[in-house]
Order: sequence, then C-alpha cells, then structure tokens
Amino acid sequence: MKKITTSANVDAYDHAKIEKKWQKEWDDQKLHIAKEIPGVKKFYGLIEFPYPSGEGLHVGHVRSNTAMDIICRKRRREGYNVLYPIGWDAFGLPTENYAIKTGIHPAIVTKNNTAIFRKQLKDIGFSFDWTREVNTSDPAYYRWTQWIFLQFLKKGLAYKKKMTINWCPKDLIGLANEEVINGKCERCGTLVEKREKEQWMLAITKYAERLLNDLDAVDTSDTSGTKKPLLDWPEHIKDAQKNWIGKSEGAHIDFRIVLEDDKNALVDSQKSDSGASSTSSTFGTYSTFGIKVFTTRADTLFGVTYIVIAPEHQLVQTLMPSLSNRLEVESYISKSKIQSEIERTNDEREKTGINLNGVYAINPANNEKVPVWIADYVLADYGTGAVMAVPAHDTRDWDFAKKYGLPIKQVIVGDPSTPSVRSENDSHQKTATVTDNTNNTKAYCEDGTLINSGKFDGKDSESARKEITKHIGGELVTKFKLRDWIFSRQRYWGEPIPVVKCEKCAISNPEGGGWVPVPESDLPVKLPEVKKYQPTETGESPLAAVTKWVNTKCPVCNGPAKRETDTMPNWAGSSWYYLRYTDSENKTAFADKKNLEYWTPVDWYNGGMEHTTLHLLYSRFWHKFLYDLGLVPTIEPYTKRTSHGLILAEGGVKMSKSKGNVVNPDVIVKSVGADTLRVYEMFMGPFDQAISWDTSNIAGSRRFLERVWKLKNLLHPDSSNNSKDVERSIQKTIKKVSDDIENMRFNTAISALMIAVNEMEKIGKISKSHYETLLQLLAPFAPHITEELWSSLGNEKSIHQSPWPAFDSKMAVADTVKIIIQINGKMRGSFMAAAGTSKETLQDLAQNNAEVIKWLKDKIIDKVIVIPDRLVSIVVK
RNA sequence: GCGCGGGUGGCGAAAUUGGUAGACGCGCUAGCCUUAGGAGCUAGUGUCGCAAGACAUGGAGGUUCGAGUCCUCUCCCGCGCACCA
Repeated sequence: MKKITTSANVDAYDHAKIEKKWQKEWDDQKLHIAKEIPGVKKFYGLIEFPYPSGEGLHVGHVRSNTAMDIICRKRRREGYNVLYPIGWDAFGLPTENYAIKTGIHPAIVTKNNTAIFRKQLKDIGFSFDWTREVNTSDPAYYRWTQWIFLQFLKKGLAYKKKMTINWCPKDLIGLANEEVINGKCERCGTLVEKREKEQWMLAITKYAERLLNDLDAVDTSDTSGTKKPLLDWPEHIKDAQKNWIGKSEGAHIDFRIVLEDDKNALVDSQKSDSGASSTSSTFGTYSTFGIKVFTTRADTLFGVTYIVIAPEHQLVQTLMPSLSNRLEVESYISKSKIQSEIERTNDEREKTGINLNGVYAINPANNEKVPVWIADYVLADYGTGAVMAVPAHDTRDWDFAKKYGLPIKQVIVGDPSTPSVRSENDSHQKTATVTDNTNNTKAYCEDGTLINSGKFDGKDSESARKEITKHIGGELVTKFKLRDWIFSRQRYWGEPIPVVKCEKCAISNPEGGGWVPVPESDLPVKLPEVKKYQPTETGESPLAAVTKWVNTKCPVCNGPAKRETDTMPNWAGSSWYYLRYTDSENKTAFADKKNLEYWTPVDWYNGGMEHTTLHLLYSRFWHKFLYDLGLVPTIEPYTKRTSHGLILAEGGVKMSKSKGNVVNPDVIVKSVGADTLRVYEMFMGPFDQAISWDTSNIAGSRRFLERVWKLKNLLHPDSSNNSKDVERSIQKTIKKVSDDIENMRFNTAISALMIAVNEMEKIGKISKSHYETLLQLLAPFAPHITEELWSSLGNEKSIHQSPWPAFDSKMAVADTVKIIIQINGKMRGSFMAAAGTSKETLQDLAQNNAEVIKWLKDKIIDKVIVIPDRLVSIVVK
C-alpha cells in the first residue's frame, strides 16, 4: 500500500531523543555558564531557590522557572551577559521532621532530595549556571550566614530578649509573628501558645522607615532627567509591604492619673504607696505619674470619655494596691493571659474589660476627669499599650462604650456639604456630662470639623491634630506595625547562632549578658552530630543535649563557656543567597566586591506573593544593613520584582500529597516532553494568576509543536515569491512575542506563534528564513525542538546564540486596511481601503457600500464620524 | 472591617489610545482518511431564531456617534492583613 508510516516514524518528533541530545550538547559547550566580563552589559535573572522537599519538583516550580528561563534566553540573544543561577534553600522543618521519623541525618536527606531536584530541573532544560549552585545547609555557605549575624551583633542590631513568643506545641518550635496565621502555626495549623523565652532578635524596626521609603525611591543613577523609580515593582507588591510595615503618624499624649478615695475626693497618687514617682500634687499641673497614650486622632482629644490600657501594662501592677476591685482586676488579667491567640483575634468576639475602680485620668485638653479601664482589645506591644477612648469617633471604642454604658461625646462633624451624620441643633450642645450627645447609630470615623472642643471649634481635623498636640504639650510620633524579627529557633536543622555564653564575662561586662561572639576566624560553627533530632518539650534545641559540643571555651577570657544552642530561622540563608551566586566559591568573603559590583543588583526577581512580607522584606533588610557596612554596592537588592500565580490541582484546590492530586512533572516530560510541558505551562493562562492544572489541555501544546515540526515539509527553496503579507505577518509576530515576553504575557506570545504557524500552513509553503525566524521566536519557550530543527536547517551554531529577531516597523505596515462601517453604533459592514485614504473618500465609500445602503434608505444622515484607517460611523434618524 | 486582585462561551482565556466582543487553545458536531484509533485532515461551534435579525462581557444607572474598556452605585468570588488606636 501507500503506507508511509515507516518513513513518517523516521521523521517523527521524538522528544526524548532530542531533549537528551541537546541538553548534553549545551552542557558540553558550557553555553549557560556565566562569567564576569567587564564592559559587557549584564543581566541578573533570579528565581526563588527551591526548598528540596521529599515531594520532588512541583509543576509550580516549572512555571516560574520557565518564565525566567524565557527572559534569560531572550536577554542572552539581545547581547546581555546573563546570570541565571540556581541553588537550594535546604534548612527547614520538613527535612528535620523526616529525620526525626527515620533517623536519617538531615544532611543525607538533603543530599538525596537535591539530587532528585537537580535531575528534574536538568530534564526540563533550564538554562541555569549550575557551576554556581549554592546550598544554605552547606557549612561553606552558612559560614557566611553566621558571619553576617556577627556583624549584626557587632552593630547592636542582634540582641537577646526575654519575651513572649508564639509557641507551636506540635512542631515544638517558636514562631515569628509572620509565621502565625490566624493564631495557628503556618506549617501545621496547630493553635499556637504563648511562652516566655529568651530569644535572639534582629532589629528590623530600625530599618522600618528606610524599608518603607525606598519602595518609592527615585533612581538617582539615571541621569536622563526622567524620574524613574528605583524599584520597578508592581504597586500591589509595594502596597503589601507598606501595609506590613504599617507606618502611622500620630501623637503621644500624657494623661495624669489621679486616685479617688472613698469620700470622692481627689488624692494625688503620691499619697498611695504605689511606689510611683510624682512631682506634684496640685490638680492641673503636670505629674510624671501619668499614662502615655498613642493616638492618630489628637483632633478628637476633647471627645475622650475614658482611657483603656492593656492588661499587661506595667501601670496596672503599679496601681494594683490602690484598687478597690483588685481581685476582679487580677482575675481579668490572668484570664486574658491564658487566652489563646485565636480567641483574641476572633472578630466575632465581644470586647471585654474592667474598670479600675477609683482610678481616673485627667484629659490635658480640658482637665476633665475620665475613668480608666483595662481591656484586652488594647494591644500591649503596639503604641504605648494604652489608648484614649473616643467612642464617638472610633468603632472599637464605640462598641466598648455601648456595652459598658460609657459616655459618648461627639467632637467632630462631617463636612456640611456632604450628608452629615448628625442634626443641626446637636452641634450647639456643649456639655461635658452627656452620656451620649449623638443621635448616631455608629461611630463617625472620618475627618471633619471640630465641635465641643473649646477654642479649637471650627478647625478641620488635619490642622487640629497638630495644634491640639502642641497645645497640650504632646509629641508628634511615628509608629510602625512591624516588630523586631525573632531570630531564634529551638531546632537542629538550621545555622547555629555563633555565640557562646560566658558567666565570667557576664560579670565583667554585664551589658552583653555574657554572650560572646565566636571569632570570625572560627567560623563556621558546624552543626554537631546528634543521636536524636527530637526537639524537647522544654523548648530547648536538640543541640542542648550534645554536651561535648555545648561546653567550650570563652574566646575572650578562655574560661569555661557554653555554646548557644538555638539555631537561625530558615529565612536567614535565603536573605542573602542572591549575593553568594555572584561568587559562590569564595573562601575569604561572602562574595568578592568586584563580582558584586558587576552583577548586583538583581535585575529581575520573580517569585511568589507569599514571600512578599517575609523573605522579600527580610532580604531587603539584610541588604541595606550590608550596604551600610559598605559591603554591597546598592541600597536595594532587586530592581524588578514580579510574581507568578499558583498552579492548583484540577478543580481549583491546592495540590497536596494527602489529596493525591499532585502532578509530577517527570511523568509529563516522559510522555510528551519538556518542551511541551514548558509551552503548556506558559500557555495555560495569565502568568500572574492562579490557575488549575488541566491535563487534557496539554495535548494542544504538543500538537502545536508537532505542527512546527512538520512545517519543515513545507520548506520552499524559492523564497523570492514571499508575499508582502507573509513578511508582514512575521514582523507582527516578532513584535508581539518580543513585547509579550517583556510583560510576562506568555500565553498571548504563544498564541501569536500559533497564529503564525496557522498562516504558514495555510499558505502551504514557507521560506527558510521565515521558518528560522519562527524557530528563533519559539526557542526560549521550547529550546530543544527548535534547536533540533535549527540544526537540521544547516545552522552550526546554537539557535540560543543567534541574535533575537529584529522588528522592522517599515515591513510591518499594512498597505490595505479594513474599514468598519457602523450605523447608530452597530456594525453593519466593512470594506478594504488603501492605508491613508482620506476621510472624505472613506465616508463616500462607506455610504455607497452595498451592505450599508439598505440601512440608509429613508433615513436622514445626522452625523458621520470618520476615524482614518479604522472606521466610519454614521448616525441616522 | 481595611488593603489588593478578579467576575467575558461548555472550559482556559483574548481584546494598543473607548472603535468588528470571544483571537489562540481545549472540548464538542459533521464529513474525509483509515482494518482500527484517545492519530491526522476539512468545515462548523456565544445565545435565541428557518431567516432577516435581535440579544450578549456579574447587576443597575450614566457619559459617548460608539463602552468589556470611562464615571456613579451595587452584588458575588479569591488572596493578604486583621481590635495596630
């Protein structure tokens, strides 16, 4: 028969063979190894290095890695010297937990897992520079993580502090605030508890202002005169960081505390044996025995009807002896202490509190005497741990006042031009003793005009804030939600914190608490072998059991000392890995200055939204710190940041081992090839949006590549008969694919390539040069098949070293255009016209168009709008 | 509650400055080719309608010759933060 199956088989697209062949070839040619070449423009593309979990590579890794791979491949062909490195964020709990279960050393587990990841990544053909691979759990790497910690210590930015931490009773680990989600452990979902523990802290709050301001900094190195932002980040990522840092401008205002005895007489606090210091007993003068509140609404000061302080506030203990309801107060405090985080943050929960009987505060604005309450809706660790309550203008205070029958006093009215929340005659009531002088059903929280505020009546909120603060001797201050970073973990599989505790030094130098840094020359402090990885109930690291390791000599006094057994959180190693990539083998510094100057900052960093407030903020902090020490040349680490959307399982749920819906990329690579997998993941939908995996759609991507493969059968030796149309369509494709890659609109880039292939198939013959251009555009997406076809066309050098196709705008201009005819806004016809046809001619052609005439019959033309090269819009009556 | 994203065919989605809504792909339908096909090729495929045509981008208004796109109000979904004074 006419069977051509054999010859077809010979010619079939054999992805397995092709992909293996070229991966080896590229390796042999060292095609993707980056070298510092002074004078040649560089591009540093970065992906978040993976945690080598036992589950293997996730299809989500493939999505983000492919995206950056495409960009890097394009940059190389645009003449950039490209660094696209890879490594392992290898410290972490899952590995340690696995070690606990199996007894296998985490280092072994890590080694096995990275080997699997490495093979998986190589099989997909990413153009990583594998010679710069880093591993955060490698002593040669964490030596420098420890070294950076010592610099923090030296500058006083690392300190140990006893504090209440979030404790996960399941993982037996302390958590950073950032790792607690809705009162639960981020990793295992267990309710966290509060524990008192000495913790190493990093003073990230010292950098809060700069971390915030530099988000909107202007690039001063750009001398072109345009004010280019320093960070090319999408606004939503900047917003997320800004919200997290949480700057608010407000004022500290002092309220004097007075105590009232049984006879309702005011007694100065000095007379009580509270131990508080007071310099005056005269009503109306300033007393140091007072309470400082933080407020952003000093304009509402005249509306204060009570003061609330956090149960943990020191003043409560000071006042305790003077309280008549001492037992109740004590019981409230102990109750709120054991309250779990989840209860405290539940928004359904009603506010509770208790009055401190006999304790009053004097409003510095009007000398009014208001009661003092404690309530756990006031946070001890924000602001001053005390607030002035203005129920008329704050929702929380409103709720609380309504519940406990506290007075509500309105002092702000809305702009009269906008609907007011209150009636006219209310504004003339000026009484300090009303229980509720508003007719409102909720707090009015907007800015407005002041009333009931003495000489400030009629002022607007904004100016009143400053004036009132000044008037009563308050202080304008700035607060941040950001807290210092809890840097200790009581676990094994992390970087040991390189300090020792020396009792002798603690006596001679009490400032440092006896903590002595390990000399830099003694780094790294290596993790010792342990028998058991199990963390302890007491909250001590498993390292504490290794007495031989723990007992050491003090580097200062040579006396007996004990090593710190806490380790660093896994955010430590990832806070500076992008710097190590520039010089991964360096043994004398974390990276050579010359290399840092050449490669940094990272030009483009893609990663997940989930790292916006943790990793991204932490690493910016470390980078700025190193910049201050003169160790890195730029104030920001990442010039451009983008984020990818998650890949969900079919049905829109998260992929997880337990649900059994995890897609293994190996299986796809084996059955349809890495190129198909790459094309599919780029085509599946908008890159920055979450999307569900859909196996049935992979066939379309495979089909597309097969059609590209078969196009070679349409090669025509005579390229002279290429019509201008074909040329134009190629140019359009160059433009579209180039632009789309820059904007990470990979789905439409592939769609444009599909359109080009469809057109070529339809025409039935293609010239070599057009085919080559198509392959060149497709090459970043599908590097193997394009390389094979490119080479079969007789090219000796790799397609990935060929220049990126140049867009020729002249060739792309069409000489005839389609003109749309609209009648009363509805499309009624169209016609072809030469590009640049005059308005008059177009109108004429439109009105005489056969399809249009019937619509114009018996109608009067009211108006005609002509958009040249586009449309003619006719309005008829 | 606040912040950030989204709502367009059966499905994933396209749509420069407002200018043919649904490109591209999946799926589906019919036909061709095959011993066969989860292969390939051709044609079709928003909804209603025989058709002419009408109606269609979460909903309601508005601006405009013209709105998925701009304005006002509103509903729903996802993510983040969450008593931050």
